[in-house]
Amino acid sequence: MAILPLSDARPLDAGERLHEAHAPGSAWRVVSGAVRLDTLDEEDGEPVFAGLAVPGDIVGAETLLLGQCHFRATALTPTVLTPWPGTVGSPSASLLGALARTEQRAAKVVALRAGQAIERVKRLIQLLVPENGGESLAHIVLPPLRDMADITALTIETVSRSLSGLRRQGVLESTGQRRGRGQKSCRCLMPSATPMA
Amino acid sequence: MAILPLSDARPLDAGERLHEAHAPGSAWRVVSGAVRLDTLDEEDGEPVFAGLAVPGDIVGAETLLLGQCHFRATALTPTVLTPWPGTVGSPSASLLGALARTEQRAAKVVALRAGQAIERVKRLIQLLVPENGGESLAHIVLPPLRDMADITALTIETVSRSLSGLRRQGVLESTGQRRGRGQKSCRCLMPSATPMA
DNA sequence: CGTCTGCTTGATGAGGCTCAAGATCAGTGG
DNA sequence: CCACTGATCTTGAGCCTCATCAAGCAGACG
Repeated sequence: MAILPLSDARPLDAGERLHEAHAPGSAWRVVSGAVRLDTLDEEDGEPVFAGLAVPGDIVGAETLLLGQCHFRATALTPTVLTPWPGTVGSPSASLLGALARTEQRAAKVVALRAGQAIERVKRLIQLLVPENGGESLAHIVLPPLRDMADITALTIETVSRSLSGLRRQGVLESTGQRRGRGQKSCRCLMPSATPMA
Repeated sequence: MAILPLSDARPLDAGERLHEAHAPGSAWRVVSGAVRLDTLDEEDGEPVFAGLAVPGDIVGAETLLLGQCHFRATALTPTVLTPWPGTVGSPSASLLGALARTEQRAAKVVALRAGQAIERVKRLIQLLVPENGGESLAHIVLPPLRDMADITALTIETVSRSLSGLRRQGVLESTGQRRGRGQKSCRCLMPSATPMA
């Protein structure tokens, strides 16, 4: 897992748009943070949650084929990207790896939409916790409730109640709990869902 | 869209297993029918619905990289497969196409798990309707309720009630309705969700 | 014919959606 | 500095959809 020099790194603020749907763009690999993908509803043009990219995942691979993005990509938390594909390794292996990764990520996202509300939210957070060598005391920045609701197919209210429940269970600790604008950071006492084996 | 000679075609009965998870296998392209993918739960080993492949989609691409399948693959309806990658076209373009397709399919599957029950079931059926040149009077074979329930994250009972509802609405007509074993075929008066643009 | 599997339908209750009100915080303009 | 606005989050009350449990039916199969 060679980390490329970060000279080309592109940082993104939480909520910042990487590219619009059906617009030109290029392909990136997520270095840190998380990105949500949306399709635009054919009828009303409303964005519909379509996928998630966490560190190691590729965003906008289809631009290499068509020169156009299928999805709208938005940073969920402060995020860092790097151009893709990198210059190392054979193109085929890199592509196959991206394909396999995409399938696995999609499976996790699908799983985020089944089961009880509190479990879904818990799994989502685990997906967002960076792996830090088995250490379970991770400090993470949570996405806005609106995004967590879209991802889990719950309502904002239910997500909020679930987070309260997780805090009550002790698997989540708020640090600098902020309503209003600003990031909601917290201390997470759950293991990472190990985004990539 | 060149149709390869079907000499290598592999037919699968409904319910037949293409390969197990974490077992050796090879990559296929779906020619007709539909395939469900499952991961095995880490704790109890129960299969968990993870993805769907419809005509044009690739199943088992990760075997080319790792020689091992991530997912269990089971035919939902009578299905025909052909080895992948074919001999035509450049490997990279073929791979990129598969990657883009996989992302789009995953987005549709994610969407199958949000909204009202009857709408979810309707969308699933539209995904399974082969495109036949805009003709809306398609004749299809429905998967078992158990599978439709797993895919939509509903229960068998709710799926059954939703199908009744769709029949009552007139968008679905049972032809040769069979309980017991055997396929449940029906006439579908809905447009295809055009699995591939 | 009995059994098994898969589908249908009904009754009931719980979990989550909806609507509503209030709290907290960033930014803005006076 | 402070009211004001707008955005995000929290919490409560009530209702509705869907999960659950249960019973029964239809066809396949031995």
